[in-house]
Amino acid sequence: MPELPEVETVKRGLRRLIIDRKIIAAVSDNPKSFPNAARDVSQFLINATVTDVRRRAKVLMIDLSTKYTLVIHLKMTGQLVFVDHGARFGAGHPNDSLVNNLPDKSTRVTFDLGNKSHLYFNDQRKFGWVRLIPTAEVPNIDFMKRVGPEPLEADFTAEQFTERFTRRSRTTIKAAILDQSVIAGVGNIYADESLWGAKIHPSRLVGSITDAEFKLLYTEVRKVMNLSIEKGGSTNRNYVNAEGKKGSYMDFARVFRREGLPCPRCGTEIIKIRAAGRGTHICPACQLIGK
DNA sequence: CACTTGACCTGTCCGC
DNA sequence: TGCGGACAGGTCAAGT
Repeated sequence: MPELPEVETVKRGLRRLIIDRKIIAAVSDNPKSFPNAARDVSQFLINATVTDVRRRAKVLMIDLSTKYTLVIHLKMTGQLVFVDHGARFGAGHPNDSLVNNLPDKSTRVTFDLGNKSHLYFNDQRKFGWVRLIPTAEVPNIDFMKRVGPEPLEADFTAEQFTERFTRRSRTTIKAAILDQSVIAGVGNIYADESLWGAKIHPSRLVGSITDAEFKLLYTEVRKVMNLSIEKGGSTNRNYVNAEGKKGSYMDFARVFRREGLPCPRCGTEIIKIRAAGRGTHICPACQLIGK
């Protein structure tokens, strides 16, 4: 599921919904989804208050008054949905079926926030996880030590963007842009969308990309992900925000999952290929391999 | 080190 | 309808 815009959308929702709330209880049916010592949970999670919600790359952090943090990765199908059962949505409301039926069989962790409200960590494929660790140790986990810069930060320049790719010069641009140690937060949807925007074929070697093309790609990555945040992210399959609502970026997508439809720029039929081991969508006329 | 491939899971869709 | 295989928004640990 979630790439940077989706995780950012969940973060913004949780900030509104759970800051200052107290965690009364936490239960999980799957140790891989919530691999924490029972002792840590009872000492540092139960009765803790949420002080902040942050994001780094595709990782969410829920900071607690105990100086511990819930670090969460949604991977492909994770959801974090807050439900106030004291104000259930009536039949016909857009959130009726999504939210009123939680928990369901994909619910891996349930946090009880009191007053009949719960935060559900749902994850159909069980790739995601929630870990409780001291806040001060969050920057020391392997993922945080390796992850590259945030592409949407105001002070992140095209020159810095271009420079980050030199470490992956012998691989393809699609593999490199998906590599979280190069740039944080870009996944399969926004890789395809931004490469189309910059007219770069995903299978081209990084070493063949010119500075002008990198500059264009930098602009497209930021443009596409900022637009997606504005639209509440992409719901390709499972993704919903903290209120259980879908994002609408897919209505604005130009190539992703649009094989057989005309390229919005030149009208050529969009095709689906395999690049970096991932399904990849391109305009074969705009994005030339031999360039 | 840089790079590629398979593994981790469940569910859905598509062709026979 | 049923069944097998491919595939799905992401990382990792292995292998070369």
